[in-house]
Amino acid sequence: MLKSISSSDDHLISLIVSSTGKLHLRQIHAVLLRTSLIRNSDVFHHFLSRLSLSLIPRDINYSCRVFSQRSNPTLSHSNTMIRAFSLSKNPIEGFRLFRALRRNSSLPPNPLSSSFALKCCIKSGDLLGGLQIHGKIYSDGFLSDSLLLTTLMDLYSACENSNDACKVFDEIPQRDIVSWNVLVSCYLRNKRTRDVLVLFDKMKNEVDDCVKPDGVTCLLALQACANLGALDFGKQVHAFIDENRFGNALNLSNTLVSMYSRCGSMDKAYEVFNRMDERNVVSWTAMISGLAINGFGKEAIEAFNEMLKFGISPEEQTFTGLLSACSHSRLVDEGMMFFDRMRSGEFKIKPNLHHYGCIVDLLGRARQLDKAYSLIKSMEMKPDSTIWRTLLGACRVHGYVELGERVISHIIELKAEEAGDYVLLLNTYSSVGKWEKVTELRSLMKEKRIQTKPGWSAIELQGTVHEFIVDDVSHPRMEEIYKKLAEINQQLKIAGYVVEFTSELHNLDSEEEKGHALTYHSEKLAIAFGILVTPPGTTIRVTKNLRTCVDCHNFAKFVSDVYDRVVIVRDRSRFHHFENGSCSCNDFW
DNA sequence: TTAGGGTTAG
Repeated sequence: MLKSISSSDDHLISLIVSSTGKLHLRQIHAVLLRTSLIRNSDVFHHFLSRLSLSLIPRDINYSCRVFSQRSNPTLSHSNTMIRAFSLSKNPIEGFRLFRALRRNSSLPPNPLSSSFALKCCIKSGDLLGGLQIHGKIYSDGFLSDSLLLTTLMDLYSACENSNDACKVFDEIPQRDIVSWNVLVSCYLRNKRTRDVLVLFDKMKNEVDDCVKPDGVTCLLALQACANLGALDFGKQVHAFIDENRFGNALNLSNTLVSMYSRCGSMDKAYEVFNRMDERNVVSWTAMISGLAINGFGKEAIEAFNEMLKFGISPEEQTFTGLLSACSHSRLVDEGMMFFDRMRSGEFKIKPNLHHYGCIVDLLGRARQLDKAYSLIKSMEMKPDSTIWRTLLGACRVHGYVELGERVISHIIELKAEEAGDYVLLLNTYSSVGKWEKVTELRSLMKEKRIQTKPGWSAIELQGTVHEFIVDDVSHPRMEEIYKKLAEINQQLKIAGYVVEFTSELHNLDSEEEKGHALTYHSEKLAIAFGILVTPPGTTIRVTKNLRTCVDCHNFAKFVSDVYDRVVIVRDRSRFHHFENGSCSCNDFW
């Protein structure tokens, strides 16, 4: 085929554009050199462009060699090279090339160069470089270029500066659906989850077709719903997807599976999963991870085995889901077996921090804390604070004081300590009655001015999310809620519920104060509100930012029995399904 | 000489 290359450039270019794989590109390169067609600017441009788009990142060297052999690169050649760097593992080089281009007055960069250079800054997290480009956009008079401004928005979004991203959005002269989607993705990335939902609604009700949500908008909105646990809103997005026939896209179906399972609705997740015409490794991983966080460990393992039967190879993330399923359901032997299989010749996957985290959690729950500690010590990469924190949690549960002290020193060493870590250590001390240590640590916390992160709980009713914090008085129906809570407390006491003072949470100064705060933890307010406003028998779904404390866990158990309700609480790491006075989880031994 | 470029699943 290559021999048939004639002097017809069109034919040649279409051949280049459709070429795939390194071998194929090398063959083409050889022919281009032999025939001197490489000198043709257009041919060269397309060849370089193909190289940078189709080769894996580390082969940037090939593109570099080809580029450096060109004696008089045009602007479009340089732009292609900047793009190649932006896709590579060395994006800083792309920014350098852009600056070199600026210094060379014969080839002033155009908006496209700035756009690719911004991509480089986004990839390397270089806000300073991005700011320089922003300044030049003003001086170069590129402010009317909507596409360039959209990339600029993405820079601020990636650098956690959503306010400036919004300012740029306001300046875009012609906003299309992509600019709107970048705004949505900015909110999502910067944890402005509620803004995503508000914006989605706004876009849905817009008459202008350029603003109507497309598949990407829906994808982002579904992720926001998953983060918030906003099941009703997620269902609305699902309905919108069906109405607009985006439904068959694999990425949307996969996100729906993930959204439903992360909102605690496995029935709906299965429904979507079973209806899919085509499933890839992402679909199976979403299902396995969903089963894992909902505490269905055995089912997750079954799904994994079924996936293998379909001939689909697991990836890193699949094992993260599978191992976390084992740890949440305390399937210690199975978890260790899968960890070994993952590393063996069968799958040849090198464990990452997430995998180690799952195994540390698994061993921690099985009271094998020394083994967990040695595993962390044996890791080839540096342990992060989350790994240590997992072990610290296990120390708290099993009352391992000395190990707990050692672990927190590692966290402090990483300069990553959070208030919650001190609270865990505090609770470790108090669980074994080391009161003098408790006092000592409390004064240290005061000295260091450590403030605990306020806990919040959210409950969604007909698409509106109601949020509560500890001792919240801001809700318009607060009086009724507190009255209801008092009534619930009374009912539960009759059934045998006792407030637990000694364990969990918050660096409060006196037992008295502690008991008070326990009575009004945010999840209790949310549950009371749920009972107040929903008809009997309705499932109550609460999402919480921290881990549920033992007392609230008990409270929910009693509520599910006394009020005959299914209560589903999603805390920081998993779901608790309360029914008939018991919980599906193994978290509180 | 022109076109090229921005968002996106586990």
